[in-house]
Amino acid sequence: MLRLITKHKEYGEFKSPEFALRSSHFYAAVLSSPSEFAIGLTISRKTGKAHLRNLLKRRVKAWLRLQRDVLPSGFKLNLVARSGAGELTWQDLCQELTDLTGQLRARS
RNA sequence: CGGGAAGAUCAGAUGUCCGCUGUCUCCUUGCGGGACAGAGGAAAGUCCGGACACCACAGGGCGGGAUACUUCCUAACGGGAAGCUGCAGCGAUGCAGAGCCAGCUCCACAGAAACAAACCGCCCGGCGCGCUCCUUUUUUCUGCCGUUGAGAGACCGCAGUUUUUAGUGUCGGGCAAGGGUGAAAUGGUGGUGUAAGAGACCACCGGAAACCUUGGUGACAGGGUUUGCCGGGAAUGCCUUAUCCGGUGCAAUGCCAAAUAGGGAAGCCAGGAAGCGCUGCCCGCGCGUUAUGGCUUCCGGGUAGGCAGCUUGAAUCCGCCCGCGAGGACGGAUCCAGAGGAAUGGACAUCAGCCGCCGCGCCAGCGGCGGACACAGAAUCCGGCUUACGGUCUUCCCGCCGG
RNA sequence: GGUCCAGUAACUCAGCGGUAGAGUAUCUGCCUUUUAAGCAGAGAGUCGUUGGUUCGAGUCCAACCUGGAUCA
Repeated sequence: MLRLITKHKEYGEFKSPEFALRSSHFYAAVLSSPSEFAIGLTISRKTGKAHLRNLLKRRVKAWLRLQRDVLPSGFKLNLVARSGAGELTWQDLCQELTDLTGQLRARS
């Protein structure tokens, strides 16, 4: 099942990840976690101004909602936005996130 | 039509599907259904001012900070309105604003001097050197002509002769007109005057100050009289004068409060030594004080976490009255985000607007295609300022063309 | 969210309103068999940006930009 990480302490676990995934605009630190798919978002000020950061967060959440039935289970990950991620269009964002989950599914 | 100036206003709309936050409500109480509401003009920068909260505080002074034409508005302001003066602009308009007649300080380079000054210069005097020629004037003498007179002589003219002055250097003094320096050098023009000069004096012009007067609440403006009063700049240099200001900020502050580890109290148990009793002594037992340790209970501080503060307010809209205006008074209506790793997104369609490109048309315009549709995301709340930015409308100014 | 600093040469910093400086680094000579050290010299600045005050701003004033620190 899908779960968003909203507690400060839980983000501390990502300081020593099991493995990491990279794409051109994102970085994901991954831990294994049985029978759930937990995701946290980290979007720093370098990504863009406040309205761009909010837009990116909402779009990632919307994408997760659309894909909730086909997400792989057994992972806990922190998705970090890199510079330039705020300027992505909706179509490019979907493509990149789908590629990332493809990498994740190959690991499991 | 083109180029400007000032102000006001909007920040796409509608529908369908999936999804988020809050409040209310319904029942089959479960991560249920329904209704309603859900970012901005700047939410930004955090540059000012308040509300509110806690801390400090007799009163006053010094120190520190802020502000600075006038009158007003306001809870308050460094904000705003209406004016005044100066500057810029052909103009609509815009920008600036206490005081260098309290004192101190600074003004590079250049220049004599940024002060009460003198380099060149103009003038006077002393001393030294020099003194060619011409002209003019005055004086002395001589000659000639003329006039007058009896004469001596006097007068006029011409010629000659002699002396002095006019040059330069230096010293002392006077002057501030001219030259030159600079961003800036002591009001301007003409005259009188003087050795040369100078508002030293005079006329006119330009300012300034004092007094009187008219208008204005006032800044100030107009008029008149008098005074030669007329020497820069910098207070966004120190400063002076006037007014205002205690500090910290919702991560303020208050309440509830887990686990773990500390603190305090009580009880029980263990436990070493002093004392008392049984008993005069020893052992033993009991009572009992007190280090220490353990357990239980209670209290207090307090962390994670939760709740309050948290959105009804100098509020918004409408009407009417007062005021040139900023704004104020009254009446009515409305409740309009309250999140807390932080809520507004995604997909599709239609219409409107804007922008870009292409095609047609003499122009106005018409058609098609495309567009993360400008800047940008509330975090205690208000009043401003500043900065970013897409349109629309109104009023005004200038230029050109046509009637 | 609040508060407070800083910005000058490639780097670290000075700078009394009057011609922008020091050390390190770089480059070029000299020295040395060569390098290092040493000696001599050179180049390199929109003083974060834009306005204002001033005759004249790195400096004074205002607005903005970019970094950083701090408060649980």
